[in-house]
Amino acid sequence: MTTRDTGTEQLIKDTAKHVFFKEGRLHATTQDIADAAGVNRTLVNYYFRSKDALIKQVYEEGMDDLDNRLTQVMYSNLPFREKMENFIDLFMAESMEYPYQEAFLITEMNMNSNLHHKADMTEKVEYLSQQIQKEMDEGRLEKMNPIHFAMNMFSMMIYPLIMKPMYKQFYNLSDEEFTKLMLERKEITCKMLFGN
Amino acid sequence: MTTRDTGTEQLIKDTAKHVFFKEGRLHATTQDIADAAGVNRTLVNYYFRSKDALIKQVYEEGMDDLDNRLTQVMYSNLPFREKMENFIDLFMAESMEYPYQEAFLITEMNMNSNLHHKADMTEKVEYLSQQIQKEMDEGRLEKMNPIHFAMNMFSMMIYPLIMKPMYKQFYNLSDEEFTKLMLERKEITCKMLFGN
DNA sequence: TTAAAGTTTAACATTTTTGTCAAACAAAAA
DNA sequence: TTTTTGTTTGACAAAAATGTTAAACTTTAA
Repeated sequence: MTTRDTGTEQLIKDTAKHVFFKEGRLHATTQDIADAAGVNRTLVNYYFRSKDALIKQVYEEGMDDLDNRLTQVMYSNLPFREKMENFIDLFMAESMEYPYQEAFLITEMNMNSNLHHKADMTEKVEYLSQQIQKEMDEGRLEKMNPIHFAMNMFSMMIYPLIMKPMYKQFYNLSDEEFTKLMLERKEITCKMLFGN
Repeated sequence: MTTRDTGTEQLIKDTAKHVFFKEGRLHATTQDIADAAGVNRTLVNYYFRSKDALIKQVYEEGMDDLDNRLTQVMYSNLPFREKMENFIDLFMAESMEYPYQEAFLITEMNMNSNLHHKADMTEKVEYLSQQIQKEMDEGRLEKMNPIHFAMNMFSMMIYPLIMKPMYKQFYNLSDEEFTKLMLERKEITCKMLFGN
């Protein structure tokens, strides 16, 4: 069957990502998604067969996207610090668009540890660790297990975005004020990681 | 009706927290919770009337707990750094027990922004900001918007715990290795915050 | 020991969510 | 234009999740 491509399949998938990754409504129904997309719910089944299948696709593409972002930066030929600055720029831009992407992936792993196949990032992750280790060996970074450097970086970039509703409430912030703070964090994160 | 206190009500609530806060199964059903507690599902309705009511209680107690942890530390009479060291100890211990507590709260806020009453932490949060500001004014901390200091601290403590399934997969870690890393993070977090 | 009152259970009812199918519709090809 | 084929829709069916009730059970106190 040769498809006619009305864009509906993509629209549904994009809307699902919007609902899950951007709005953080992690237990949205297919009806919620169809409504948000402005299409008949049946189309979810027509294009994806089942809700699980849609979720699975969203999950895998979320994982692939994560993988790609890592790859894209890891293998560039820049000095480590610039490389990380680029990475933080790129990653924070995407995370501001889709703050709940990683949270969605984790929730899925926690709910359906069976359904999803494990991503093998060993090689990539090891390469990153080696680069971090080298910086430490050569005295440009505080010595510690390289995994902590990575954890620190991801934590400082993503967590405040996930916690947005709480920070807004506790600190009485408008959306604009919050966004401004997040933009400041690119530099702050970098400074923290490299000790200025 | 004078209650006989078989401990069942508490058991259900505790189990709900276990499932939501510890296992991160954010869309568990009442049946899931009843099974985990080893009780008949009907008891959820007997003691809590509805699933929503149970969720609401879990949410409010989660918020209260967060509030208490903040209070407990904010108003002690220690030098700022020691105060923060205590806080990190306390907070990380609880977060290792219940890594998804804040994620649950946020997801609830995103799903039912109406259902839950807003917590007013303004006073507490302002007091914390003032203390941070003072440290900056007196040159013991890098100058920045105090909210960033708080964000950095919470991020570095909590986010790696939430991402445990991913870190375990990417870095091929056992539970024991992961726990060891998390314990190391108490000191690392502190060092990062205070620039050693 | 028996009556009263709270607790637990199983069967049933309702609601919500998901899935299926045939008919209506729209676009491309014959 | 008509036919073909893929798309969309609404009605219906099935499954999953939640809620209700009456009866069984347990504990306490009369």
